[in-house]
Amino acid sequence: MSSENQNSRSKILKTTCQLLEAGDGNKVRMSDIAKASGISRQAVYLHFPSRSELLIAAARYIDETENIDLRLAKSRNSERGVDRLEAFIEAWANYIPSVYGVAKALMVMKEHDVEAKAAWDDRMRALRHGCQAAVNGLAKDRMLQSGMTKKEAVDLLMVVISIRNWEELTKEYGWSQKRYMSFIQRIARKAITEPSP
Amino acid sequence: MSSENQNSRSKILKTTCQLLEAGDGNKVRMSDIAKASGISRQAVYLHFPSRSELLIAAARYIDETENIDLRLAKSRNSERGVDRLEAFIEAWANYIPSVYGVAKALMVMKEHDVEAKAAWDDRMRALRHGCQAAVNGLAKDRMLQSGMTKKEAVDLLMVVISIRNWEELTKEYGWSQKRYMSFIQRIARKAITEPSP
DNA sequence: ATGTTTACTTTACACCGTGTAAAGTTGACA
DNA sequence: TGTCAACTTTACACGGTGTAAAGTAAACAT
Repeated sequence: MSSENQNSRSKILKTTCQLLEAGDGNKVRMSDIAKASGISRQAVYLHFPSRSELLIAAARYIDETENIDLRLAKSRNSERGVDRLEAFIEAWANYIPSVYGVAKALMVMKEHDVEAKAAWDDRMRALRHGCQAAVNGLAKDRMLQSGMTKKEAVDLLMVVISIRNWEELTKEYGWSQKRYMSFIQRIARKAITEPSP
Repeated sequence: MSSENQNSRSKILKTTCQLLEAGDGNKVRMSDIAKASGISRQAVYLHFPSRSELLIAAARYIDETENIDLRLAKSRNSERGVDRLEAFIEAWANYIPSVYGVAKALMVMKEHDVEAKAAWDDRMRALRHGCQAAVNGLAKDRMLQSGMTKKEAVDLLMVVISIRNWEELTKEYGWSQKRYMSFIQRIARKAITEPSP
């Protein structure tokens, strides 16, 4: 039933992502999304009750199409904790550019909107699981930096690989994705692992 | 002339800072500021043409009362580049808590408001000068990490000591200022300096 | 063929916060 | 007594989100 519904819904999600990705001016309003989707503004509200819920759905939509879960799962194959950390960061860093548009919109919105804040926190919790796993891998190898708790290592890793930092380095300071990746991997390693002999 | 004017003006600035500092809910409107200042909302507009200009003035006001210039100048006394980096970060890190409220409001606002964005960029340019000086000090001692340009080092330092990261570690993850300081100093050192023999 | 349902459109409006406009009040100072 | 400055009060425009409700057009069922 309602394949038309499905089509409209995913059309909205798709154009939302496109607009946010392109989003030079960053200001993507409900009316912009409607216009770009070829439907009325009210019709958008038939599919998504609010702007924040639309953004959340868009984030989920990207997760599915980009298959982030698979990517992160793959990063868990390395034997050594240090390699695993590197692979984890690589997977995450490659994922950032594809969510950036939507993530940015959510980041801005979470400052005012409770729902957006909750959605953001939820996604950060998921990322934290990945960081926790990476840190556990390091601890197993006794490669966690001495005098550092696991919690501290996870917190630091979260901060180092944050989207904000990616944004600043690439968007603000013009770093290439490649350069970003190698420097962040190195910093993360130096920040939380014990230098090997 | 107009000492009354001056009094009202600084009263507004003061309460603005207070509200933003306290700012649990973060939403500090012009009417909130007016009410807390004991004047009408319109009177606020007699002193500041817009919300963004008020925030900018508030930031300047804090700079003056906290004497940030002096603090940063002091950090330039160390002889060794590495010590100087450490002192610079210490001065900056101690400054963050006192501007955080206003800075946060500006950060949020800059996403929508051109003026706020310009003001923010201006402040970041000032901070960058400090970073540049610290990096120059390292380069002089040949302590800059091998294979790293000065620009890269400055960019990384900017990111590592960013207010966003401070916010995440202290506000989100509950780190104490002391712990923040020591970890960030260490990460900055490891990120951009050559490990000494 | 008729009615019902579904996916929309169109029009209109309430709400919130920013910012503008203008007329009125109050006190100081000359 | 007049005028200037700092303010108050009231009112309103604007942009963006979200609600409400009546209308339309095609699909489907009986």
